[in-house]
Amino acid sequence: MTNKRIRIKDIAEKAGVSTGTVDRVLHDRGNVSPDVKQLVLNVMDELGYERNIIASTLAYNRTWRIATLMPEFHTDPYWEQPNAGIDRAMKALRHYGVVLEPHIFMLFDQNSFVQHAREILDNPPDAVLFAPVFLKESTLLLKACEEKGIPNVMINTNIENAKSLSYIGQDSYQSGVLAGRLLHFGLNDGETALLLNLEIGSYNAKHLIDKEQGFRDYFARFPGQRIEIVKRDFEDFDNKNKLTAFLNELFKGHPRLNGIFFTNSRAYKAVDCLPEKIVQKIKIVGFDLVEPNLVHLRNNNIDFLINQNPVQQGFLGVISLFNHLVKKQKIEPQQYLPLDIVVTENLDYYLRRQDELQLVV
Amino acid sequence: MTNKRIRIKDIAEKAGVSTGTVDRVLHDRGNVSPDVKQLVLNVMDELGYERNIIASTLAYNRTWRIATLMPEFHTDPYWEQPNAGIDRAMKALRHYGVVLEPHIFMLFDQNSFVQHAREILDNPPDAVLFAPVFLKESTLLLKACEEKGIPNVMINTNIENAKSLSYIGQDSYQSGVLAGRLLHFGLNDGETALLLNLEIGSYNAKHLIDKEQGFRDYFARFPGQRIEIVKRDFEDFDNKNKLTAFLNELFKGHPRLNGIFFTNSRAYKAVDCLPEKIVQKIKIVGFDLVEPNLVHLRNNNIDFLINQNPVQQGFLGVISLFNHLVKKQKIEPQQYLPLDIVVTENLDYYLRRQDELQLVV
DNA sequence: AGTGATACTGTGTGCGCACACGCAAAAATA
DNA sequence: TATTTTTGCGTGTGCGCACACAGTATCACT
Repeated sequence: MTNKRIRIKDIAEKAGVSTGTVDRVLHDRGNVSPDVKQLVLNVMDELGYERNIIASTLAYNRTWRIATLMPEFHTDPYWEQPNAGIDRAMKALRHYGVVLEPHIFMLFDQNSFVQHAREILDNPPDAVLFAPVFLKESTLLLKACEEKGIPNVMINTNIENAKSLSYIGQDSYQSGVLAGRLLHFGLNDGETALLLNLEIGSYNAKHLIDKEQGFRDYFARFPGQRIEIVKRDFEDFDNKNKLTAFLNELFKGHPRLNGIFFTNSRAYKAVDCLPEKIVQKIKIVGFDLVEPNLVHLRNNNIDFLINQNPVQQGFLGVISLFNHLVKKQKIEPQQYLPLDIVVTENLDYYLRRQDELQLVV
Repeated sequence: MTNKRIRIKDIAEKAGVSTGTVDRVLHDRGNVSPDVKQLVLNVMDELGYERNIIASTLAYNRTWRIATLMPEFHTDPYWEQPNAGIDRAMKALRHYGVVLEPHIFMLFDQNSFVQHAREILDNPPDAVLFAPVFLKESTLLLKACEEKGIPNVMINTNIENAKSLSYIGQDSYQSGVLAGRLLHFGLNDGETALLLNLEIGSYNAKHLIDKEQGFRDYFARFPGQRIEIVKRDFEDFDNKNKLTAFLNELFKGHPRLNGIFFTNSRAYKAVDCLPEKIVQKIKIVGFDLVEPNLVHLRNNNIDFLINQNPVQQGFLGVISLFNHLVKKQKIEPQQYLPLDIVVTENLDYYLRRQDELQLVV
C-alpha cells in the first residue's frame, strides 16, 4: 500500500540533505552539485514523490492573472454559456490565487476586439483565454502573445497552425458529418438538403467551411442515393422580412427541399420565419441549446440539436490554463468536446448538467 | 472588485475578537456568547467570507476513508468504467487526505456481496460508495449504514426511498422513452419492436421495469400508429446455442420484427448470434460503450448506443462524498447523468472524454 | 471574602511547501 | 599567501487554518 504521503522532508531525510536542497532540485533552481542532484532525484523516484499542490499554493502566496476576451452576450444568447463556464471555473479556483480579468467585445465589431486586446497587452496577464471570432485580428493577438511569452487558449473557434497552448471546442468537420447522418434519417432518395449559414462575412468562417465539407462527405458515402445538397449564406438574419422572402424563394426553387442543416446556433431565426406546415414536414438539424432553439425542439419543429458544450468550453479553458500555470502540466493542443445529439427526450439532462460542473484540482 | 480574499484574521480584527473565537463560530463548537457569535456572523456575512479549503485541509491533517463496494469487472466489461472513474477521482483527491478502501464482489454472487459489506462495517469508514445490484442485500447494507451513521452514495442502480445521501446514475424511465424515440426512426406502421432483457433474475430489476414502461409510454403517444411491442427476458445469455435458438424462435413468431431494444449493455451478445442479413435490416438500440458493442456500432450492426456515463458515475460518486465530508456541501439526492446518444459519427469524442475527466475542488 | 465550577476567549503550534537569507567551503584571482 | 568571488547547502519564516491549551471573567455557594 502506497497510501503514505511522501513529503519533501521525507526525501531530504532519506537523501541526507536539507529540504532546501530538495526544493532546489524540485524547481531546478540550480546551485546543487550534479551528484547530490542525482541522488535526490533517485530518492524522489524511489519514494514516488508527488508535489502537494495544497501546501504549494499556500506557500506560493501569489496570484495568477488570467485575462479573458469574449463576446458580449446580449446580442447572441449563445455566448452566455462559455461565459458561464468561465465564471464557474474562476470561482472554484479563487483560493488557488487565480484572478480573472474579463474583457468583453462587441460581437460584430472588430475595432472593439482590437481595443480590448490592446488593453490586455498593455498590462500583460499571466495567461489569456479568448474566442478568436475575427480571423485577422485574432492572429495579431496571437502574435503579440507569442512575443511577450503569454500562454493562451482559444475556445469555440479554431485558428489552425496558431501557436496557442490549446484549442478547446468542437471538431467542425465531424459535426458536419454528424449533421449529415442525422438529417439522413428523414430524407428519401431524390430529395434536397439545404445547408444554411446564417452568418456575417467578417466572421472567422473556416469552421463553416469545415462543417460543409463534413456534411457533403457524409452524403458522398452513398453514391447510389441521389440527395441534392444546396448551400446558401445569408447575412441579414435579423431582418425578418428579408429572411422570410429569402426562404420562400428557396422553397420555390427547390420543391423537394425536405431538410435543413443550420451551421450555427441561429436555426430558430429561420424557423420563426417558416410556416408551421412546412416546419412540421421538413427535418431540421441545428446547433446549441439556446432558449429560442429549445422552444422549437420541444415543439418538434427542430428535430436535432447538436450541443457543442459551450459551458464546458469556457470551463475547460480556464482549467487548462490553471493546469499549465500552476500545476505545470502538459496541455493537449486540441481538446475536442463531445458532439452531443440532443432531442426532446434527453434535453433536460444536458441543461441540468450545465449548472453542476464538478471540479477538483 | 471583491477580489480581496478574506481571512479568518480579517474577520477577527473587524469584529474585535480573536481568531480562536471566529474559528469557534465557524465550526459551531459552542463556548461563544450569543451576542459575540451574532457579531462575528454579521462580519463574516458583510465581508463575504469563504472558507479556504486549501489551508483548511492542510491544517486538518486528517484522512477520510471511503470504502467502495463494486462488482468485479472481468466478468462484465461494463464495470471497468465506474471503477475507472473512482480511480481517477481518488488520485485527484489524495492530497486532500482521501483514502480509498476498495472492495470487489462477484457479479452474480450475493454471498460475496454480503461478505464484503460485513468487512466494511467491521471497520467503519467515513463513507461508503457502492452499486446496489442486489436489492435485498443492499437494503441491509443501507440499514446498517444508517444505524452507524455512515454516509453513503449509490451509483448505477437505484433503490427508491433509500436513506442514502445520493443516487448517481441514469433516469431509467426516461432512457426507455429515449430508446423508443430512437427505434421509432426506423420503424414503420404495422411492424414489431422487441424489448429484450438479457439479465439474471437475482438482479435488482426495478430499473428494467422502468425502462420498459418508458419505452411503452413513448409508443403510446402515437395511437394512430400500430407498432406491436414484444417483451422478453432471457437469462442464459452466455450460452450461444440457446441464445441463438431463442432468437430464431422469436423471429419466426414475429415476421415483422424490425427493431430491438436491449435494456442493458449486452446487446453484442445477441447481435453475435444473429445472421448478418437480419442484423443489417433491423434497427438496434442498446446501452453502453463497451468494446464488443463498439465493434457492432462501427459496422452499423447496432444503430444507437445510449451512454449512461459509467465513468462519470464513479467519478461523481467519490466527488459527492468528498463534497459532503470535507466541503460540507449539500448533495443532490438524485444526480441524473445525461443520456448520450452515440452513433458512429460521434463515438470517438465520448471515448476520449473518459480519459480526460477534469477535476478541481 | 474565599473557593471552585463554569462560561467564554486568546495564544501557540504545526500542517507541507516556497523562498529569502546566511554561512561555509571551494575556486578564482590578486 | 591573502583576498575576493562563486558555488553549494542549511535555516528560518510565513501562507491560512484547526485545534490543543492556557488564560480570564463570571457566578454560585460557602
